[in-house]
Amino acid sequence: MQVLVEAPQHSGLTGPLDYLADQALPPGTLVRVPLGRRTVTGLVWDAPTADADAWAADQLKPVAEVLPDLPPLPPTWRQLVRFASAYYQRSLGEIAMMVLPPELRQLDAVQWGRRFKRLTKSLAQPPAATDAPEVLPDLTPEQQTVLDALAPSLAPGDAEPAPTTYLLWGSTGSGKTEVYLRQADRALQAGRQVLLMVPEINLTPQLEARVAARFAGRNIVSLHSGLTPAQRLRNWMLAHLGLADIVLGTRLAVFTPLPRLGLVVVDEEHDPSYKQQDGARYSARDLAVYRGQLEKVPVLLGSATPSLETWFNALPQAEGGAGRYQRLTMPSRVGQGAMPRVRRLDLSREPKPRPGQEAPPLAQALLDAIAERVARGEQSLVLLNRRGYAPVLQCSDCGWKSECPQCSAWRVFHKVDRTLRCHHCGLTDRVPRACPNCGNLDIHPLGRGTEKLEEQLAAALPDARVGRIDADVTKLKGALEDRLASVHAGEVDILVGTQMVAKGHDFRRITLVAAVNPDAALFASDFRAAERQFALLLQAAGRAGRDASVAQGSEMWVQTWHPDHPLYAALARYDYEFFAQQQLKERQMAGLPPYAHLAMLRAEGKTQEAAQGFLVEAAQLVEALAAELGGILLYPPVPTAVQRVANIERAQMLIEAESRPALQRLLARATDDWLALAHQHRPRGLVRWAVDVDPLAI
DNA sequence: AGCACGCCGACT
DNA sequence: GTCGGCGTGCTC
Repeated sequence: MQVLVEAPQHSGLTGPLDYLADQALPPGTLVRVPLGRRTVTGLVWDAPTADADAWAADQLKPVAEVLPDLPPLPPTWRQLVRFASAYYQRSLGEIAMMVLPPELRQLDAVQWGRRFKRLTKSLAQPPAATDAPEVLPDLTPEQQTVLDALAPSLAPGDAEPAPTTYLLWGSTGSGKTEVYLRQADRALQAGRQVLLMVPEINLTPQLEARVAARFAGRNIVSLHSGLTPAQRLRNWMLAHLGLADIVLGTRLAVFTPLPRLGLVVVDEEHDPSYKQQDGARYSARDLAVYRGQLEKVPVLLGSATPSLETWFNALPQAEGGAGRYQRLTMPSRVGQGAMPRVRRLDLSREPKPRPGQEAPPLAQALLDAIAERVARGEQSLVLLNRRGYAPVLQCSDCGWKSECPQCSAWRVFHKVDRTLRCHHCGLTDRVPRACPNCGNLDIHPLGRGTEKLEEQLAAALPDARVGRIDADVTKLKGALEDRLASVHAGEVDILVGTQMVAKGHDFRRITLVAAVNPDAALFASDFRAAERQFALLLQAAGRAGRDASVAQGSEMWVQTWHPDHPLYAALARYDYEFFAQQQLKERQMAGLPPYAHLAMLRAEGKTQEAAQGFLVEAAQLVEALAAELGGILLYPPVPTAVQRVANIERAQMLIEAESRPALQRLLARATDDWLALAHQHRPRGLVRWAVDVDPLAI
C-alpha cells in the first residue's frame, strides 16, 4: 500500500512509500508507519502506478496503526495536493503533511482517540443563536448589480452552471465585504460551506467579528498560524467534518478539507502575503482558483488594485486580455464618501537645507496641513516604509558604517533600546559609544526611519500627540490591537507607520494621509515594485475620509521628486485601469508576467562561487531540453539583491518561458537531475537549493 | 528532516 | 578510558 510521509525533496524520498496492510485502506486515510527507527504519521495514497519502482516484498514493513474515526481526506483534497506538488516542484509527502494541522501529525492512535472523543463532545453544541438578527445594510445599486451577476453561480439545480472565477474590482470603501457576506449567505442557505481568505493574521479578528455578527448561529472558525496547535486542530476538524460553515483564514487555509464547499473568497487578492516565501512556495490565490475549478465552485477574487495577472485574466479578449475570469466592478465609495484629493508635493521646489543643517521631516506645506488637522481635532496618517531610527550609522571621521558582520546589509539604528539590528539575520548589539574602527565619538545616523520621523514630528508639532505603528511596536501579542484602539479613541493626532497600517484598518477620523518617501519604488529593479507601490498608496489613501462627514476635505499627500511620474498621475486620478494598461504594455514589451512565465532557481552556499557553480551546471543540464521545448530562456546566474544573509551566500537563476506548459515540462524533467547535481555539489559548499515557480520578485 | 553510524579532540 | 563534535548515508 502506498503511503505519503513527510520528507523534504532533498531526502530523495519523492514519491509514496510501500507498506503492508492486512486490509486495503481507502486513500486519504491517516496512518502511523515505521520509517527508519521512528514511527511517523503518513497518508494512504492511491494504488501504485505501473511504473512505480517496486520495493522488494520481503523488505516491506506493515502499517503500525490507523488513526481511528478520522474520515479519509477526500479525493478533491488529494487532487489539490497532487497539483500543488507537481506545479511547485515539491514532493507529494511534503505538501500533504505540511497542510495538515501540526498537532495531528504528532499524535499516535491512542492519543488521537482521546483527542477525538474530547473534540466531538465540544463539537456537539451548536453556537448559541442570538435573539436579534443583525439588520442588513441597504445595498448600493453597484452591490446589487454585482450580486445579481453572481446569483446564477450558486443556483442549485439541473443545469450545473460552469464554475467561474470572478474578479470583484471595487474601490476601497465600495463595500466589497458586504458582497462577500451576501454571497456567503447564499452559499450557506444552499447548505454549503464557505472559505474566506484574507492576506494577514492581523486582519482576521476584525473580519471574524463582522462575520460572526452577520451569521450568528452559524459555526465560524478561523485558521491561521497564530492559533495554538490545539485550536488549529479543532478548527480544522470542524471544517473537515463538515461542521464549520465558514472558514476564515490566511493562505494555509486554502488546503482545508471542506466536504460541502460552495464558495471561495480571496480578499485583497493582489496581496503578496498569499505567496508562501519559504519551503513550498505556493500561491494560495492561484491554488484557490484551481480549487474552485476542481470542486466546481465559484471563486471570488476581490481587490481595489488587482494583481496584473488577475487583471489580465479578467480582461476580455477583445481588450487584449485572457478573458478567463468574469470582471465585476464597483467604482463608487459607499455613503457619498469621496476618495481624498491627491496632492503631489514637488520636493525639487523645496528650499535646500543649509549645509550642516538637517532637512525638515516633512515639507513645510505638508507640516502646515497636518498642524491644521491637529488644530481641528482630526487625525493624520504619515507613511514611511522603513522601521527603526536610521537605516545606517556612520562615523564622521573615518567613514565607518554599521555593516552587518554576517550579511551584505547595513544594520539599522534603533534608538528606543539603543541597538544596532540587522533586519535580515536579526543580529543585535548595543550601539557602540565610539566608532569601532577609529574610536571617534562622533558617529551619526544617516537617513530616517519611522522612529526618527515620530521624534521629528513630535518636535515640530509640540501640541500634537504622535503615535507609531510598525513591526517593532506590535511585536507583542495584543500590542497592535492596543495601538489601534488608542487611535480609534482619539488619543493620537498623528500616526506614523509602515505599510502595515495601510492595510484594511478602518480609521474613522483620519482626514490626511501622507507618503513621505515613496519614490524608491519608481526605479526599483524589481518589476513588480510599481504595481505594489500603486496598490499600497491607493490602499493608504483609502484610510482617509472613511467617514462621509469628513471625506470632503480629506487629502492624500505624496512627497516626491517626480511629481509627473505616470504612477502618481494615475494615482491622482484614482485611475487603476489606466495604470494597469500602462504596466501591461511594459510587461509585454519586456517579456514579463502575465505575458511570460517565470521560475527562479535559487541556491545558497558557503561561498558565492559554490552557489553560482551549482546554478551554472544546473543550467547546462537543461539547456538541450529548453531548446527542444522552445521559447525558454535561461538567464545567467547572479547574486541575489542581498547577496549574503547570516554568512550564507545566495545566488539565483531566472528561467523565462513563453508558455506555462513548456515551463512546467522543463521543471518536471529537470528536478531529478538537479537533485542529483545538488548531491554532487554538497561537498563543494552548496547548502540549499530550491525552485520558486511564479516568483514575486526577481 | 530525523536519526543513525563513525571516526577524532578535551574531560570526569 | 568516555562524552561529543558534526560529516555521510538511509528511511518502504
